[in-house]
Amino acid sequence: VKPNDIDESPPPGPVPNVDVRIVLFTVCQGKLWIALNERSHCYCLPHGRPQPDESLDATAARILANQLRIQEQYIEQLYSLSGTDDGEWTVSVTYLGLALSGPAGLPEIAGRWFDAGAIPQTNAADSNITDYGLLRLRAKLGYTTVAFHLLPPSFTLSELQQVYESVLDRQLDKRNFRRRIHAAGILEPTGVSRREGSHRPAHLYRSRAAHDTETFLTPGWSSSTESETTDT
Amino acid sequence: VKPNDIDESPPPGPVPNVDVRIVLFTVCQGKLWIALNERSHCYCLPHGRPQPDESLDATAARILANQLRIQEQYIEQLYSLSGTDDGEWTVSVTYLGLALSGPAGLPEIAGRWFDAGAIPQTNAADSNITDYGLLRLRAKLGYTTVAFHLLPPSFTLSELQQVYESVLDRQLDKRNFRRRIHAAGILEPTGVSRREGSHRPAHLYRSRAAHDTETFLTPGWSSSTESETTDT
DNA sequence: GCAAAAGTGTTGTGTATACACCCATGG
DNA sequence: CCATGGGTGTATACACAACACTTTTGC
Repeated sequence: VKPNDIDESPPPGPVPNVDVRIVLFTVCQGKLWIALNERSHCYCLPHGRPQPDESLDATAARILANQLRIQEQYIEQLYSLSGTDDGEWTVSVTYLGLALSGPAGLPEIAGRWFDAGAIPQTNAADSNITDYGLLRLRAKLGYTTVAFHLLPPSFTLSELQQVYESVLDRQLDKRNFRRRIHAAGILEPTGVSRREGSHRPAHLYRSRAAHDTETFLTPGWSSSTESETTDT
Repeated sequence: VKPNDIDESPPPGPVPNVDVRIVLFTVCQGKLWIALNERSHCYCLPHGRPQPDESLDATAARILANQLRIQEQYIEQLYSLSGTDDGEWTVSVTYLGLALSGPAGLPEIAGRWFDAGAIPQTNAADSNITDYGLLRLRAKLGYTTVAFHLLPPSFTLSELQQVYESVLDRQLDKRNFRRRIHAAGILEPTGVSRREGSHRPAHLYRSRAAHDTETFLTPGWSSSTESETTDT
C-alpha cells in the first residue's frame, strides 16, 4: 500500500487559529467556583493565544497569570478540539486550572466567579469543556494530590476534607477519609496546631509531595518544548 | 483587578501550523507493533493536517484511513503540544490509534511496523508521545474494552488474553483473567466454537459493547464539531 | 458545664491474587 | 494413548464502607 503519503510539503492551505482555554476552579466557603469572562453578551472561558517558543502549558500559565492577581496555580491539559469560534476556524487546547482562595474570599480575577452548581449559559464548546474539566477534577481527587492546590501550604484535615466535599458535592465519612489520607502517606505533620474557636485545636499538615506537578496519566514532559532527536 | 483582558481582537500575530500525529499500534504474533514513517533519514509518527469543518477526531481517522488499507480502527486523543517541527512553529495534536492485524499478518500501511520493544530513533517529541501512548494504552486495558479493537469481531478468550499479554508485556493468570472478563459482562458467547488443532475447541465470543467509542475519562462529545450556545 | 469541632477502631463485605487439575480433540 | 491448548474453583489478603463515642477548648 502506498496511498497519498504524508502531507508534509504540499501547500499548507488554510490554517486554523489556535487558542488556549482554561477551566479555572477554586473552592471557597464550602463551594466550588468557576471563573468566566463576559464576551458579547455571553460568558466564556478565559482564553488566549499561544506564542512561538512557548509550551502550551506556559501559555496556559501566562493566561492564568493575566487573569489572577496572585498566581498560586495548577494547570493540566484537558483536551483539544476544532470548531468555529467567532466565525473563525479555531483549534482550542483546553486546560484545567486550580486557583487558591484566600481566607478573605475568592481570588480576584479579570472575570467573575460563578457557583459551579449554577453556571450561566456559555457557548456549547465551553460548556462541554467545563463539564469535562469537572469530571476530570473529581476523578483526579481519587488518585492524585491535586486537592493540595486548592489549599494554602498548611491546612487541617478538616479543611482538606471540605475541599473534597466541595468538589465532589457530597459528604464524606470523617474516619474513612482520614484513614485514607494517612495511608497514602502524602501528608507531613507540621507539629503546629491551630486554635480557632471554642473547641479542640486542629493539627496542621503540609503536603509531603512538595506540590509537584501531579502525574498519573499526564505526561511528565508536557512542560518542555519539543526539539531534535533522542537516543533510543 | 483588571489586567490585560482577553486577547480576542488584537492583531493575531504569528499563527502556528497545526498537525495531527498518531501513535498507531497493532498486535500480531504475540507482539505489539507500532507504525512509523520514514522522513528525511529519520522515522516519525504518521501525521497530517486538519481541515476546516472537520473535527480533530475526523482528521485522525482520515490520516489513519490514508495510512491503512483496511480501516478497522480505534482512535483516542492523547495530548497536544507546541514545538518546532521542520523549522516551523507547530502545534501537534496527538492520537492513539489501534489497528487490527489479520491472520495473514500485520496490516499493510504506508510506512513500516516496528516491534514496540525496539523502536528506532525518532525526534524527541515523537518519542515522548509514543511512550505516553503506550502508557495510556496499557492503563486503559484495565478499565475499558479497548482491547476488542485489536481483535476481529469474534475471538476466543485465549486470543483476548494474548492481546493483553502482548500489550502489557507480561504473563497473566488464565483463571483470574477469565473470571474478570466474565464478571465485567462485556462478552457475549456466539455459541460457535472453533476447532483448530489437536485439542479441545475454543468458544468464540463477541463484544457486547458493540465496539462503542470507549469513554471513561475521554469526553463523549469529542467527535462533534463545536457550535453555538447551549442551554444551562 | 456546655457547645462545637477534633480526633479515633472495629467489623463486614467485596475484590484481587495465587495456585493445579480435568476436558475435548487430532493424529 | 498422548500431546495440545481449553476450561474450571478455592483459600487468602487487602481495600472500602458503615458506624458512635471521647477529647480539647472557649465562653
